[in-house]
Amino acid sequence: MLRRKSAEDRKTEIIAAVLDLSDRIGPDRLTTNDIAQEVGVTQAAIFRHFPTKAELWTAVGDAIADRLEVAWQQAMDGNASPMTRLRALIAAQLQQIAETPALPAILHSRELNVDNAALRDRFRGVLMQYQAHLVAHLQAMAEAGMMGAGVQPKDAAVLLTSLVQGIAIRWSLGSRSFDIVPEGMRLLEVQLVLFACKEG
Amino acid sequence: MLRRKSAEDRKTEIIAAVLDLSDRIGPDRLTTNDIAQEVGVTQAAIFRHFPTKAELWTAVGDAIADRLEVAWQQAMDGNASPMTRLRALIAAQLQQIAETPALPAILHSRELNVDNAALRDRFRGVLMQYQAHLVAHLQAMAEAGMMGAGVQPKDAAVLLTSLVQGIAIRWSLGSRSFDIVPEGMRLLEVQLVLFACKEG
DNA sequence: AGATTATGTTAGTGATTACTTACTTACAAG
DNA sequence: CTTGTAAGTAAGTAATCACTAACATAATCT
Repeated sequence: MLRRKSAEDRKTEIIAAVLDLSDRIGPDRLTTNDIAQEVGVTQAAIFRHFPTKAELWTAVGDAIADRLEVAWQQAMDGNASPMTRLRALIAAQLQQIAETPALPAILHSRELNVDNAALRDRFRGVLMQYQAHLVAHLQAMAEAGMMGAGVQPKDAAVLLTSLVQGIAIRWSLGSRSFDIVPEGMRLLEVQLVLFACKEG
Repeated sequence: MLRRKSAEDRKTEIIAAVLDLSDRIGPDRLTTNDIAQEVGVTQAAIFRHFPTKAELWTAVGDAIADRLEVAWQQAMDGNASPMTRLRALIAAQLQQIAETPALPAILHSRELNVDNAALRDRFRGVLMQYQAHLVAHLQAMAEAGMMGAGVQPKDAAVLLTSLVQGIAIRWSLGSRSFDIVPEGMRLLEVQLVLFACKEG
């Protein structure tokens, strides 16, 4: 006999399966049957917990967004200076991508970009929030005289988020043949040295 | 009566339709029926020109790769100094994304990256070629004393490709509410000024 | 002008999709 | 122990998918 789980546990299980399968099968090709097989229930059981596939995706998006926000908060809480906080924010983001490799693929999925406006807005808001965190810390660094005159905090933040996204894509396309966190942190140090430059 | 076209013209038309629809519908959910309607023929006519959908995608991938290579070559032919060539290479890439907005999505689609191994390798080679162009020009700039000591040409090239990809994602998620080419070139100048910094 | 060929259509195929309906049973509360 | 409910299943649904076979005609060649 199949052991039954609470709706909350099963929902968490389904969302985890979607994240896992999005990486292996692709977010846009993922079917409810694939999900059911991965979880170990019948396909109809999926719809007991999520009325439509779109709402399942929204729940997945929420889960990702929540996870990211928690990671950022922890990164900022555990560090004192603006610069170490900035480093921790980048490290946290890289770590999240390493733990959820489907993230870049979901970011480019049709589900997010075409079908599900709510999901897209949620992701855009979350990414803008991250950018705002970066800008705030870069601003603090500038006020402490740790930044050169060659770059505005806002532009620096864009360069840093691009750095993370670019590395994530390279990592993904290259079959994850390198360790994303240390490689990302190495390039971050390169960029931070450039930011500190005071030459006109 | 429907006017018939040569197989070559029709193939070009079909490939153009795939590129257009990949942006609106998404590469992984695009159906042969969608393509046929866009072109203005019946669905069966698609299979007169391409035996399978996979081979259609191979043709689309070839067309994209050719287009990119031509754009890069033109960018490098029409400019004298390493720095203006570098600028032209970045501008060309941004221009290609602006003209074919589905490019990032196709580049990360399951169709090209999972189903079609040969094509995936071709794309990876093409992107590595781009990176090699960037490294070569940055190397030339370094030898001309135009680069600071704080960054290696290889790392600088990664930062620049990340810049392009990061802007592309921001442009895509933000519903293309800004002009990608000038915004990208503006940030490129910021990064180039940082590269030139000679302070340790 | 007549024959050939290549580009097209009509009308299907079985497989798969998201989702539904009607029924069943594990489990916790009283 | 009984019972109501929530978590499950079996067996469908219509729609859509890539693809095919048989037939039609526009374009081209001789």
